[in-house]
Amino acid sequence: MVTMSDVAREAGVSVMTVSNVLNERLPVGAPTRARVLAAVEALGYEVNLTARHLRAGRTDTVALIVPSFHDYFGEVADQIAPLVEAHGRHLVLERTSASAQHEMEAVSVARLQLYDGVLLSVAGLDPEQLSRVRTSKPIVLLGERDVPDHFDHVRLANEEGARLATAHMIERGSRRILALGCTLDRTHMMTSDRRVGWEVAHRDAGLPVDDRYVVPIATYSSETARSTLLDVIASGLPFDGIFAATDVIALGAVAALASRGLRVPDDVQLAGFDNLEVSSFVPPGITSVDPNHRGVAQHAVGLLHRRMAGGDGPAEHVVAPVSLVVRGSTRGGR
Amino acid sequence: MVTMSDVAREAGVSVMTVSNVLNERLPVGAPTRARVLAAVEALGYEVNLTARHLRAGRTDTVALIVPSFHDYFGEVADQIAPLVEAHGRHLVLERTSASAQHEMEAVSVARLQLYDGVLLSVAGLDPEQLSRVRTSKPIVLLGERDVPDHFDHVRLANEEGARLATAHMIERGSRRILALGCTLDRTHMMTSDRRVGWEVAHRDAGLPVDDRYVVPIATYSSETARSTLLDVIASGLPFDGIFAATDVIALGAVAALASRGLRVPDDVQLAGFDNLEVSSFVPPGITSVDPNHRGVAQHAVGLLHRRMAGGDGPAEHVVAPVSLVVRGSTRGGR
DNA sequence: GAAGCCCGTTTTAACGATATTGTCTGCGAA
DNA sequence: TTCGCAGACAATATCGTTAAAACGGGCTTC
Repeated sequence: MVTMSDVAREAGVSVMTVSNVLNERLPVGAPTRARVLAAVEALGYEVNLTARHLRAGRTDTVALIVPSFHDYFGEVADQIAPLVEAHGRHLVLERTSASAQHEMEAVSVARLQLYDGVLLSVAGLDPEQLSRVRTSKPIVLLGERDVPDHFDHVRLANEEGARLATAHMIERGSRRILALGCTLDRTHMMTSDRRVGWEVAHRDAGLPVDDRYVVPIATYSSETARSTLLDVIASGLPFDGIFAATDVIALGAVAALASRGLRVPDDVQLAGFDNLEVSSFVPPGITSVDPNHRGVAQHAVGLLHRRMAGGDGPAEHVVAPVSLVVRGSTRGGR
Repeated sequence: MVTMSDVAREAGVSVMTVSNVLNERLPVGAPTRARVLAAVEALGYEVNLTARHLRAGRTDTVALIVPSFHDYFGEVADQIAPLVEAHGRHLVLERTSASAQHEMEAVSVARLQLYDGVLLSVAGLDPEQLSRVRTSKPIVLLGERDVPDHFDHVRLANEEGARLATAHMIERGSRRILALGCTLDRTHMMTSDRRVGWEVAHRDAGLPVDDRYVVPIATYSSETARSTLLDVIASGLPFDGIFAATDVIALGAVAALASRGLRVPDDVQLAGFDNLEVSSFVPPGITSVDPNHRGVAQHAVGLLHRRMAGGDGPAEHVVAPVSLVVRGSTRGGR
């Protein structure tokens, strides 16, 4: 490996002069500078980022830590990357498999040292565990779980989104709307917040709230959603609308409905959450709550950037606004 | 920051003893060992990975460098992660936006130092550029572009997959099959290899090959595919089957067909490539070539692991076999 | 009883960069 | 002539760790 001192020897100068030429810290005389650059070129020298990091304490790298790489998180990551790069830093992704243990390791003191800042998409850790994190580097949390107050946090307007979607279907005639993939518990998590929105929409419309219509699912996959919905259909519970907690779930619902000959939106209206790219292409187009990836990304990176620049104000808790994208799966959509 | 020498002082031993306790290199006496561990606990010491890396020349980290984080690459990444972790290493993802420049930077000497090995999904670099890469660390290439012989490389059986899909539709009655998203040129890239498979299937069946049925698209998005197919329909070119170069394209095709009232598979059979998860849920289920993510991941990680372990045999060029998953979008599927 | 050896531990020397301080030269002002 | 000062470069210490060699005391071995 070619080191700075190789270059220095080749150019007949000291290592610091090489460093000064390359980093433009202290001024270097033109002839010396030229010799150094020539030597760099001749030897093909490139800086050792690890050594720089050890000495300078800066990596120019930000980590985005997500439960998995696909679907929602992949899309968010693609939004975040250019924003981080706009600040002259690199973005790397790490994966936790949504396990609390992996998330804890990812924000351990040891791993945090590798980055100037971290965006952590919380899936497994509860507030109590999070409060035990020794936060030696700027961390901004993403996601729909509750987090301790002292963390910067960006989350979606889950309740409002679910309310919008449900109210829309009520307005378009649905009276028995399943909350597929939602949960009844009161922990502030994505699935319960969205259920609350579903509930609020019912109350607002003066409709009764029937807990039998809240249908949790075991895992958040399309396949589980499909089979769960088939069970509901088989049970004979009458319904004419489905609010799916995520578009992945909505997709499973689409498959289940189609296989039972139920027409969307004529027999059953359907709305999802996440506005995945596929949702606009699956006939008849799935009405979905747009989570505003760009906005989330901008808020998150903005907060992180402020911290990395040394900002030390109180932690901010951003609730990113969402909007409803109406498509053919609800009546009146195209 | 708590360092090893802080721990050493606390425990009344030298730093090397601390290191030996923590890394279990040289044996340490039980009482000393206990004192060290107590000190580690008391001070909350965690190793500085950067310093370790600088000294030991090992990061225990593998990078997967992809054009973008979503869809195909996100799914592959999720397959690769556990395999890398099984070898006791971490996986991180980086993104290149499919730009040749970013790909080149990602495998620069400087950046390669940060990892023990790299999996590079080639999208922007041509063989000539790749041959200029100074390969200071093990690199395994992924993807459908041609690459220089001296690189380990894992690619899909693109031609065979396209042939399978097309032959299947021919067998089930289609006679005029669009090759949507394929290209006519002869560079060995994904889009041309898949077109060749489409062509071979026609020849095998004794059907004429009509270049008008090869329909390239400007960008590989569902939206572009949708509008391109609408143009084809408007042009009046008669067709009764579509081989879509990717499932993302197939998805756009589904939307276009639906919006024109064309029924799948009755009026038009449709087959895609990639077997994305969504493809099994979009009614009536999209027949697709399964790219065998698991197999690709296993081959790639296997090759990389061998190199990282010091293996120095000749470069291997693996063509991972693919298979056809028949669904409702072709006749006879369910 | 000298030589060798084992064990547990310390000492020394890197790894490759950067921050800080120091040295030398040349030039202008007093 | 002397002093001061700035500019250009060099020397040295340092970041936190690990590899390798040195050490020293007790024990075996002949």
